[in-house]
Amino acid sequence: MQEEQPIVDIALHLKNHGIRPSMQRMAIMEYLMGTSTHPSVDVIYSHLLPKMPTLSRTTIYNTLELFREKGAIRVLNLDNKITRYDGKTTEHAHFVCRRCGRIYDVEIPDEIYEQLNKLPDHLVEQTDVNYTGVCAECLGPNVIR
Amino acid sequence: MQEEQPIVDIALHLKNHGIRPSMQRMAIMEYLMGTSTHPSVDVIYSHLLPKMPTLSRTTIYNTLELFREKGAIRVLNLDNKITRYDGKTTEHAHFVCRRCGRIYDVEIPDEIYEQLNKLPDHLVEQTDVNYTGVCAECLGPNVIR
DNA sequence: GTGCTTGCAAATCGTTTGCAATAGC
DNA sequence: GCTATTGCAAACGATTTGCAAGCAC
Repeated sequence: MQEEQPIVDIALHLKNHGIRPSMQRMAIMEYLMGTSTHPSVDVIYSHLLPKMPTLSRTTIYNTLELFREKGAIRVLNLDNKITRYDGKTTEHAHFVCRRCGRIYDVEIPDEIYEQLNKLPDHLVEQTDVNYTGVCAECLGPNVIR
Repeated sequence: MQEEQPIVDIALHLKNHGIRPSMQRMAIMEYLMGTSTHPSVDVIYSHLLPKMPTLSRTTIYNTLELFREKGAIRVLNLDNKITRYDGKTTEHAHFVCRRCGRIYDVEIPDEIYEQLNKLPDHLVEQTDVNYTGVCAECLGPNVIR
């Protein structure tokens, strides 16, 4: 279920983004890369606290901001309440299920992104595609769609 | 510059969405429909206060939530700090200029939305496309792009 | 009068900030 | 030792909530 990433790879991954590794930074990045739940600061905190009892939320905020600056993570603006974080930096969209609240990755063909990014006169640096609706699981197996 | 909408049209517009008109509701909707700046609650408040000195932020929050429920406005999740509101409910994208901070409407061809909305097994209810970058005005007239 | 609407004041809560303690070279 | 990192505690600020006053049919 939870992919075990060798610690050394995480350290290398951070270095490749110009980030000096530390226990906290590696733990946070390891969690982000091993999950696809797009966790919030609080979820990250609760998940890591048992193994790092002295961890503070401030460190998580600091670290995530550093990761964002360095382009090592993506920050999700899906509602205006809770910021969520994504360890997957390759281009993909997000689907928010209003029934179960889960956030799913959605792969979109490259050519659609190419079309989207053809904005005359603008310098496009990031393109976010966010869906809202009801996911396959919540629609159930017997629903005719 | 600022389009003057006849009050009667605003009242009708609200009724068409199942919203009972009131002075406050009409003023808020009139402002939202007459601007393309995607204002926040505070901007709406500051704009309307001179004409409605007893207006409260709470009423604006209540009203915008009502509008959202009834599908009369769109709520923008562009950063996780400030919620912005859009009186234009037809399908269009948003461009956030990180230089000037302005948010521009971007028209996207229907066929791209059609392609985007073809998500197998999912019930797609809303599709948000948000760009971040630098806008034409901030790039300047002499920039070779 | 009854139910909807408004708005004041206080509470809430995710996030930020100031600053002191700690760790790593 | 010096700089970067961590983390506690307090501050901040957008939004929500409780509730009483006002309005409309």
